[in-house]
Amino acid sequence: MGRRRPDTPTLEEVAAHAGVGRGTVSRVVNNAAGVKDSTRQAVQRAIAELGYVPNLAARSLAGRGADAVALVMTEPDWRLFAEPFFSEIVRSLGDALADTGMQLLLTLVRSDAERRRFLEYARGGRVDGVLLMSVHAGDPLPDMLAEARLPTVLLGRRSGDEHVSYVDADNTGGARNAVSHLLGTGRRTIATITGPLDMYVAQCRLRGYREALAQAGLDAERSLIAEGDFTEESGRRAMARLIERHPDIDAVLAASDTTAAGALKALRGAGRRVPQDVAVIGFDDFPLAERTEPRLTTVRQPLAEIGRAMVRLLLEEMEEAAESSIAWRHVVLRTELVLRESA
Amino acid sequence: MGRRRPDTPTLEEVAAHAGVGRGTVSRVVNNAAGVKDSTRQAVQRAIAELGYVPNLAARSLAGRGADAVALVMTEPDWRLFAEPFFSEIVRSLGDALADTGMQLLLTLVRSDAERRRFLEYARGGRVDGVLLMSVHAGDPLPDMLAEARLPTVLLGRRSGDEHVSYVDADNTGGARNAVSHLLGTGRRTIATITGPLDMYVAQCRLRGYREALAQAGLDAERSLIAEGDFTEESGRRAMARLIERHPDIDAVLAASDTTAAGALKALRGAGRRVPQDVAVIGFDDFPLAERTEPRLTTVRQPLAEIGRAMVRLLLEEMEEAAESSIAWRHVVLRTELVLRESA
DNA sequence: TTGAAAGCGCTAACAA
DNA sequence: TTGTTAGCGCTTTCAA
Repeated sequence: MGRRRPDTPTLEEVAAHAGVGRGTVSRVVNNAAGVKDSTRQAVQRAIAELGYVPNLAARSLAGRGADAVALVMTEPDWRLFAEPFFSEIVRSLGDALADTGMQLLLTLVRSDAERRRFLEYARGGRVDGVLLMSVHAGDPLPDMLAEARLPTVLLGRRSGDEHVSYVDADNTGGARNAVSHLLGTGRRTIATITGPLDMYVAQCRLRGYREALAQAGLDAERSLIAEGDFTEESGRRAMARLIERHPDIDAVLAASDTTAAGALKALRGAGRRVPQDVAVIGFDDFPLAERTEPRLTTVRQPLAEIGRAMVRLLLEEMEEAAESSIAWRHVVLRTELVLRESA
Repeated sequence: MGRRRPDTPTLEEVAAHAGVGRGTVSRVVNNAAGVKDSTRQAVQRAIAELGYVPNLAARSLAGRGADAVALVMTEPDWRLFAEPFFSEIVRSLGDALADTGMQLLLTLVRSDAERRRFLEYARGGRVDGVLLMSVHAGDPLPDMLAEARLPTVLLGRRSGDEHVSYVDADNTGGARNAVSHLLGTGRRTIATITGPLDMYVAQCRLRGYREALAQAGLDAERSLIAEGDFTEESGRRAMARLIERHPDIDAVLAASDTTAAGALKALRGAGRRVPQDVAVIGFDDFPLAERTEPRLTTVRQPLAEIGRAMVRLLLEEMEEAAESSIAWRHVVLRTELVLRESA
């Protein structure tokens, strides 16, 4: 037998108080049409007087869905949580969800235990859909969610033939454009600091780098490529290594703004002038990146669009889920090279 | 009439499949005692074969609570979300909640609309308790939650006589110790860059600064105090102002590590040597703060303890809520001055 | 040790 | 336009 929360009036009590039936109160609460104005007002008065709040569990159980979506961060490397990219994406998704009336719930999945817990939570019907970010190549969570027939949209892909719905930026194209630009300004010894190479996004950016060089008839020397992990510290270390191996470096493509900031530090520490001496281009373009001096030339990802696209895809899937047909959708958004005056 | 999610077997179907009653399956699912071993195994087999997952809405409705707690960020200034302090607190709370079996749900409350939405969500019974961080002085949310008799714990206080449960660090003491230390090493012209003064935490740190000076018979000159907002950029600007007004500054207490990092930049930009020339002390002490050079001397907050304490308080309140008596609890944790060799 | 049955509070179909 | 009613899937007595 269920135990009631104390002090919480039910629909039934409101109905009694207003002298109407439960159905009518339900209609008023849900703003359904077909209620006489006077009745509606009487019900609303009763609701106010009793301090009625609908029980969401009962509502879900009766078939109305959870009215919430989860945004899952599966990021074992915890430092990345503090990156501006994360907060900007969260903001963007929050904005995109604002007028759907759904709650956005961020959850962290750092271990298998947490993965199981979240899966139970999601499959238990507490959310209507799941947004996933920072997905690494081998992560099984998207498939588990898909198997449970939960509407799911990834930010980025796990690989070139991702099947689960995703929204991604054109990382390859962005990197290619950036390096082409560098070549166009006469730079020749161009290095790159990659992201973690178990992430497709990092592989794409590296591929773009390679393609631009190939297009110019140049080879991407192994020793000009240093792997980082998107953090500033990794950028600094990678840059230090690169300078040592190639004192003649005159340009660098970094896998993120943060990495680029680290690279700048290492360059300055080594007495190199930036950007006259060495041009540095980062990926992403945040207002927050003001901390880098000089301001970076960057490949900008359309973050607001990414958020909107993810939410759009998710809503479409949710609608389909009601009829239990599913179709994956894939969106790749253009990036844009943003040149700073000093570079 | 409620509409079922497709493909989701119910308790009843599991019971039929295993040839037992619903009650027995429920007992097995919830690991309750009093089930014969052979029966338990038969049920578990049925569960596995059918891929049964309990419907959490039904479970909540039947009185078992939501098994989730919300962590709410009410931070209008979005940039702060990217601060290490946030991510570290989230990590700490995640760890503290790990073995309670509850889901941690982060939610953002940036506007009144979002405040209302969240309140409906929480009062609707989707969470068993609420943790609040970054609460500004006038924020009504804690009172609204308290009124709804939802177990609630704040990180920090809104004012000196906060009544809602909270866990806070000894900010006044920490700042006092820091400034006393500076005085002890012979510094005399000591400035401070505060946090946003509509937050009690910032007021406390300023008070500690004042107290230490007073103790030494010195006056806290108005012109030695510059207000910031915990961001790096504000630290840089504040420091620039301070140097202009007081070229003889030889020490600074900053309201956060991030602010201190900004101050360092301004100082270096002005050609001052740090820390020999000017000693800078920040609040908070993150591994992430490696980006500051030289490493800062800091007042360390016991983040892991804060998370544990918040969860402990919340669990206590949740237990009480079941018997509908309430008592607020207040915990203030010690801070620690961490000296770096170079300072 | 187990099964049966009474709710938990709501939505939506159906009658009136 | 409104009231009545049959579930939604689970937990938890109460009997057996």
